[in-house]
Amino acid sequence: MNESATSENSRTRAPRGQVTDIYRTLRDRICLLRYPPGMLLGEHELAEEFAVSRTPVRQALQRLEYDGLTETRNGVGTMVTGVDPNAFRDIYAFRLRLSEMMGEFPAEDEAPRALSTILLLQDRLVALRGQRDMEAFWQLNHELHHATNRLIANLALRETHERYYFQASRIWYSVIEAFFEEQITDLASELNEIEGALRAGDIRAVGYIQRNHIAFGLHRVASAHTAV
Amino acid sequence: MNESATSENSRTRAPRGQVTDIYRTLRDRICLLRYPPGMLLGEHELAEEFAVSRTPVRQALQRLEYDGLTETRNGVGTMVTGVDPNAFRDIYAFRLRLSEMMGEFPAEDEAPRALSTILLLQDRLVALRGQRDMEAFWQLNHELHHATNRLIANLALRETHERYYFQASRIWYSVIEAFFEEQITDLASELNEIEGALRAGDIRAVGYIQRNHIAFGLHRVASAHTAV
DNA sequence: ATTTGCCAACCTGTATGCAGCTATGGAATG
DNA sequence: CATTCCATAGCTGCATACAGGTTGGCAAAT
Repeated sequence: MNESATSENSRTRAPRGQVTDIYRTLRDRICLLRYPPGMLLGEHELAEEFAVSRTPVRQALQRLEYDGLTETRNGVGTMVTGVDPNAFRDIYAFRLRLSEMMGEFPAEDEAPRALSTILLLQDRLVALRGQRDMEAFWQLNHELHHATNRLIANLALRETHERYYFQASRIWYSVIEAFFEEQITDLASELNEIEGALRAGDIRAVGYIQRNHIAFGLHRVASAHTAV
Repeated sequence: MNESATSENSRTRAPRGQVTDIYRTLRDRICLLRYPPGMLLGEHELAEEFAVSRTPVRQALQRLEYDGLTETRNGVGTMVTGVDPNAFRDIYAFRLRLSEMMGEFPAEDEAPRALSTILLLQDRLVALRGQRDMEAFWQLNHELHHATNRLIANLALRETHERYYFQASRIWYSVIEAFFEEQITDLASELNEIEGALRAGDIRAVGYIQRNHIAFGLHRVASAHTAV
């Protein structure tokens, strides 16, 4: 399982290679909670792992800090940021709006491609049932995000959509374990609904479907927090 | 005129000092078109100017590239990105939506502060009439942006609002010269309208006012492009 | 005169040494 | 035994040397 070989870039401008690979790898680890909030990352340690010097690692860490995923303090190290409940609420509220906005900038010609991806994901989700494989589930979500992201014709919205997907995902995954079956079922519904919308060529509907399922997830997280 | 001494940071997390100063300075120069699109920036040259080594300069340039304001190519240098008409249209369309969204997350307690800022800006705008001082005009817009930005209670929206303000501004300023008086008049109206909205405590109105004036600017730019 | 190939100057990407800062543990003192 | 101080190890921030890549110009051959 080569984790750095994630799918191709959805953004217009492709950043540099090596640093970007490290960046994506670390970002994914953070979002997967393999690097939990509060964990301290050492530049030397990472440099050793990736078989490079500290310089490219530092660049990747600086991007992560710019994304708000980490925080670097002089003399201490780079630590994964915690999940501030306020920021969490803000991000979710914002993502709801972004999804609603999606239909206003539909990339019609991407619909067939997205549809074929959805069909693939449906199969993979079926194969995933009962396995409780968090990372595979996450990877599936990740690809769903990419597929829907490509349906947005507006570059600015697309970038923002992506940016806050990653900010939200790691919060979201902290409560997956408690609701794994529900999440699977929910994702299956989402895929089915999106499939229908794509067959009808209704990209605006895709946005609303996504919005609703984000809201479902939000509700789930909220109830989990009040329960704890 | 110390240009690096721009107002305090509106974001929640304050990045490091030295690099951020360089970053802001360069960003402002790009947005002011003092560094026009296509201009090639050398790391060594900038390092000499800021009296630091290449390392912090590189960090700042990488942030700029991440913002989409520059593009660095190996063996060549860092060049200011051009204003792709498509990206321009996307950014503007997106900003309209963001401004409309502003009223949904009002920071009520910031209203008095914003009002006093607006009153200050009104005075300064009056003093600016007939001077045709682009940079002063830009600085004024910049502070207006900060004031309205603080009225947004949602951190994610606030960050995005800021991000695309800078992306849009440099495009916008390329056509100011042809419409300077109109822009002054327009800005005066905007300030007056915002003043009224703030006195009424209607932050949602502030968002719509901003949206409308963005649309005016967009129309102006569009007509300028068709004219040329 | 035109074209082609090469070389040298310059730029970014990377590695590494050094300085400054922080936290932790132990020793000394009350 | 508790507390305070300090030394030390380890980390990041910065500077710099070196490697790899690109471009433009000059020279040579056609």
